[in-house]
Amino acid sequence: MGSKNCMNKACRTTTSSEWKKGWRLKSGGFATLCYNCGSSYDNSVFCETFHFKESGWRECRICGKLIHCGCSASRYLYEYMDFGGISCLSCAKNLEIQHVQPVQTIGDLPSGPFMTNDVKDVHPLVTEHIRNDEKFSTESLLQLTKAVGANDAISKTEQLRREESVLKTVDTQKCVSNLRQQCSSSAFLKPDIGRPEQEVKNAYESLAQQSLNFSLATPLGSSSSVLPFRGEIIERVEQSKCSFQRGKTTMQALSKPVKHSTAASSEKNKDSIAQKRFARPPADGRGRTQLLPRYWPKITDQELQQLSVDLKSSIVPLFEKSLSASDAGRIGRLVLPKACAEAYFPPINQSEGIPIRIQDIKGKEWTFQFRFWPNNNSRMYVLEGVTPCIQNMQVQAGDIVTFCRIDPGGQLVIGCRKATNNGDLLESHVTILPNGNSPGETSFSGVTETLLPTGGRTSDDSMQQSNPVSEKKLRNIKNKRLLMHNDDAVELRITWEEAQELLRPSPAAKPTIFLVEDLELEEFDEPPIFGKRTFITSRLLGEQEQLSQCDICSKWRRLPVRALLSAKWTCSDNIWDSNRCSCSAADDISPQELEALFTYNNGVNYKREFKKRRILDNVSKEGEPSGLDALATIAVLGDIGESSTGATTRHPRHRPGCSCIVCIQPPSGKGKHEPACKCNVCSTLKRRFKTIMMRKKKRQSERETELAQEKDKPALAKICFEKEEEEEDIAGNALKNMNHHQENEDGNQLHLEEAKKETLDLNCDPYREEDVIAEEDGMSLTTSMNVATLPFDMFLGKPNDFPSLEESVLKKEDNVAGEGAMLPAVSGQENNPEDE
DNA sequence: CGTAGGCATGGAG
DNA sequence: ACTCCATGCCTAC
Repeated sequence: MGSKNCMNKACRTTTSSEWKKGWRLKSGGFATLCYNCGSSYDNSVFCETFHFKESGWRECRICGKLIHCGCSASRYLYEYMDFGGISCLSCAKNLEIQHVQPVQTIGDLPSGPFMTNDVKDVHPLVTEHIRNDEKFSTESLLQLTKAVGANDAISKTEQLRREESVLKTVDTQKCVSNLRQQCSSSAFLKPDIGRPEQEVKNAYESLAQQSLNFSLATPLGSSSSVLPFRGEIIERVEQSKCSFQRGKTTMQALSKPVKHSTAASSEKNKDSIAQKRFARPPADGRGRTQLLPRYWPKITDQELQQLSVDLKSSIVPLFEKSLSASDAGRIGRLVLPKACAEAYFPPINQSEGIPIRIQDIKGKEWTFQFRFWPNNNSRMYVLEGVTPCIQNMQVQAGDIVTFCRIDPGGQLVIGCRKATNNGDLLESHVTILPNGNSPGETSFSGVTETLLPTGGRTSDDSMQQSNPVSEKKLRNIKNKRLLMHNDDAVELRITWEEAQELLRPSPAAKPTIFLVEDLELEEFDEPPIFGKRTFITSRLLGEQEQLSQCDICSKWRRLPVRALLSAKWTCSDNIWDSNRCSCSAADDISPQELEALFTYNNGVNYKREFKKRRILDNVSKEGEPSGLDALATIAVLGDIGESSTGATTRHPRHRPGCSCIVCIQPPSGKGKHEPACKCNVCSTLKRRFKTIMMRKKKRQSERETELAQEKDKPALAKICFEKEEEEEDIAGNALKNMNHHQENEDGNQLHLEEAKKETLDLNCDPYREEDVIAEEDGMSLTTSMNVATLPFDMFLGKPNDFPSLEESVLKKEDNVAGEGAMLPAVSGQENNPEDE
């Protein structure tokens, strides 16, 4: 229904959007205009419901309101009347239209000469005139109308001649141009036989004066002029070429007078109309025949004027495009509508395309690669390398970029405007509110000027609900980041493992334990509840304890491992430690320890974890249910499972809990560590360097002694010397790395990997046995019930007497070193006989 | 392994 | 049934 091929073989448009509502022919039929090529057809060849909502109903051209006279024989037989309503041609009942919202509908048809049923192709003259934008002379129109066999050709011509005559009387070249332009846009004036010439003259004088006024006041204003013709109205919403090509005003729209509209309101509307965002049919003939209306630039006259001033040139809007997620994404490829690319960009034959220079509205020139990809026997045109420009303009998915051209010269210009809740999401209908304020005024600029409501760019739910086009657009913008910014559209994505972390058995539930492939599983009769997310640390002797964070003060408390915490847990719930049951009590765990905890447990992702936890904390502080909210928050922040339960991908040996030099790196961030930095990595490297140097000095002195004593063993000494040199290099490299281990995860890894290659396997824990033991002891994070287990005995003794994490680290390093590592630790080594 | 380039696919009109 | 185009996927680097 409704979707037909244009009968013009050169056009053959199939998209229904090109076919606009019909209008009544004098013969009683209805016509349709192809907005692609301008061909007009008798509508009877199409399904009537395409033109009217349903049988017998008529859609007001001004406000879109559906009206029905109630006459059973009134199918399609309405006529627009001077009084502003319509008249049923069957029952003669007049229906006054109370315009709800005057809508200037892009698709409404101009009246004019029509094809008849048996005219299958548009007359070449029509196409010729339209495409070449020739100005119609009376003669050519006469020729045209005769050629196409339209009714009343002669009278039309006479009418036009008369009107041209009037225009000459008014003596405004502009109006002549406008009228001709109007004609060239396939908007043929309807005959108005019997209309007093003076009336016509007055009308056009009025119109011309209006145009002049607009030229002075708002030179780019497009007027919604009123010509009180009897019979069908002339309605034209296409904006003429000269309007945006030369910045002159035109008779943009000739709309049916609304009876209740007053001169005052008309005046009031003048300025606002200049700012209305109308879809402009492409200025260029090539584009006119090809572009879908959704690509028609909707730059306002005001914006256009500003642009022309800014660039000191005449600007021709070409087309616009709403940025998709991929357009605005990192790839930097902006897909150009095929028709636009072929209409306004240089023709390219090679897929690689050509570099193309496009100015932004500030005059800054950008170079993109204009190219295409073969696609289904067609082409897909893209602009590559748009990211800097997109970023510079501060636009993102959903916003609109507009391509214009500077005439003369043909320099392309790219502009942008922010998407609004409505205007830009409406395809072709621009609502003009009675007060003259177009909703969702936007700006056309290189850098956005539109102030968007905080927290959501497209958060007008009612708008979205009521506007299927908006919904569609939003659906198309599958930019998760964009959605993330929208408070109403947070996509909840959480893995089962992540959810598991927050699930707790019901306190009263008693598990049934059974074995599946030697795995002990607990089965509960009752469904789980959301519980507090905690961390369980293990000690050397297998003792475990639980770390929980207060929802109020965010301090960490050490709790018995078996403690079952509700989703919202605070210090006051700490029934296990009377000294730490208040928020005023100091944190049980230092930030460094916490950092190390995440570092060890999560590989390197502690910062992310911190962020998550901060947000969780903040949310909790706001009194929201921490369990469910945690789910949502985690979903927003990303997966926890990866950071807490998954094996690291740094190295095959880097299992969760791996404490090698790589895995203990702080993850993201920039910059080097200060020389005085006391972080784990720095202290470890310093310690190792110190140890190596001490050993070297020691051995060197020993060697000197030996050399002095055994001068007859030069070969052996040489070997020893080389070995020491090698060790010195190792130490040197280690020191060099020490102050250069950037916190950037990748860079750091790379750096250390390089160091590893050059010197030693920093990832290698020489004591595989320990690895094995650690694994057996549950060093890796257990995936059930959110148990994050520290890989070693970091907490010994009573809570208040815990050694620092650093000490624990050193202890482990010392132990490792003491048992034969290449780089023994210095700290505490005095007590380590192995190091001596 | 991450990223970019090129093409394929499938939804929408 | 066909085209367009947003985006996914594969491959090379």
